[in-house]
Amino acid sequence: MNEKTYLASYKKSEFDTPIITVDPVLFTYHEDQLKVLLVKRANHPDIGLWGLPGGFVDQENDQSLEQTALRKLNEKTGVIPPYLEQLYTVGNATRDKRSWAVTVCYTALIAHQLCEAKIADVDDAHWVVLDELEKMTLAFDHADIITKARERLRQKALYSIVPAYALPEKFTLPELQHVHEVLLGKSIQKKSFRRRIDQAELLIDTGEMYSMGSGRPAVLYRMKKTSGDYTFVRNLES
Amino acid sequence: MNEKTYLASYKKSEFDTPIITVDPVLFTYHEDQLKVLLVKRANHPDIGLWGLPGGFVDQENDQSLEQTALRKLNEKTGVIPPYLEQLYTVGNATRDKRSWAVTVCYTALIAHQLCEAKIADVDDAHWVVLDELEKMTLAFDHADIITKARERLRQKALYSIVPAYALPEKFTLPELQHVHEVLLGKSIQKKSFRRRIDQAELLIDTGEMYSMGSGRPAVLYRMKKTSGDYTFVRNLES
DNA sequence: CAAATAGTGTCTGTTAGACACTATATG
DNA sequence: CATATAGTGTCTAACAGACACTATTTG
Repeated sequence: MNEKTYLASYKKSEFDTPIITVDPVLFTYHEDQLKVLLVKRANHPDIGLWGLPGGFVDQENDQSLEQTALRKLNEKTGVIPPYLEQLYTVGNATRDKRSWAVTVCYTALIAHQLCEAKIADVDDAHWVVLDELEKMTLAFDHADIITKARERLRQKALYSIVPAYALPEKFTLPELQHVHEVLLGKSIQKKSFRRRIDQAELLIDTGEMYSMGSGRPAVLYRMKKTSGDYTFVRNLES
Repeated sequence: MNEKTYLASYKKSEFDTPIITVDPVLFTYHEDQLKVLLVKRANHPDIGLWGLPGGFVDQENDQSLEQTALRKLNEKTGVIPPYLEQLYTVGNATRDKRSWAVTVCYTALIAHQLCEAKIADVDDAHWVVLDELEKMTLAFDHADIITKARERLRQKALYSIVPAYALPEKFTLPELQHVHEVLLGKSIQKKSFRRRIDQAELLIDTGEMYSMGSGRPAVLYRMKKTSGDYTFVRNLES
């Protein structure tokens, strides 16, 4: 049999394959805290529990797994996040009551203001402060996935400025430092933090200033296009 | 409807889901070169082409994706590699002619001697030197996957001693340094390389020596249990 | 002025790079 | 002895930590 004949006669439904989903973990930074987007499950299984805003691949419309992740996030937030990276994939016989199940997980970051309106509007999606997750029971193994996403983001805070994507387009260095500090769970030397960002020329001075209300106003910066990919050769103390 | 009723009535076959495979990239180090394990495809599509030793999840017998990866590697090499780590997952509408397809990829490392016998025995599996891949046409997108695996391993050579898993249980520091040099495509300062491994106390002196035939013999070391997880805070020059 | 927040100067400590040196094997 | 390979001593350079200092805002 040649390949053409094989493909014409191939019936996918004859093969039993695990169910596959995509689960993005969307973080943001708001009110001095890291928050994660959760949605209330409207269907079985684990109906009524809160979980990640994931779902099945739409083979008609999604060209890739990334597009599935972006589509699901867009459905809930109305926007496309500026940062999306694959986290890891978990698949085993027990994580879903229905079947052997695989989920491809992503980490995404977005400014809180960009999706504030839409999320405040609906009551089946909301932001949860990371530290409050311990008290909640989440659907499936979503608590584990969020833990892994947070841990990966914490690592990135040591050698990159990826956490900046959880801030608005224009942000100050004290704000960015605070996001990193929340992720690391410890304070960072201001001088060390600024020096490495300066030297690598990762940010653009917008010329604008932002004041917290009292005290000296801070300069507003914007990221360069490639700054999210930059990695420092030396980590901050962990 | 309650969850019990839902699960009883759930028919997976009613939902169209992408096909899912697991593709491990097994590297080894032999004759001063990095090699990757390829197998000749016995089935459509891409029959006759060389590709990764992957396959479908066996829902009856595989408890997790890792087990699928290890099972496939064991079928080809007769052994279980000491290092296995998830690489990334690629899924899109075009990579497989049959259907929307997802593959979960792994990077694995093993000492060449451990699977030498079995692989030399069969003619549908063999080790290919990494630099020779450019000239070959591989099945599916396996060339891309190998490139990503190599790139990830190159990064790890900068901040860990994970490449040591491509060597036998007992190895010398000059050998390990050479594996790193091949991965990085450049030479490393001997002093820098040894100093950081010494200070982190990652290796155990076996008391044995190994001679290249001429010149001073080198001390044979073995890894500590946790040394694969250790990461240096500062990278080697890249 | 004080208080608060932003931002800098500068010293120290750690660690990688460079490279010359010593050590130990073979023939 | 020469040659080859293993392993060390030590100086320099880069960069993070520490922390005191200055700068700029509000009230």
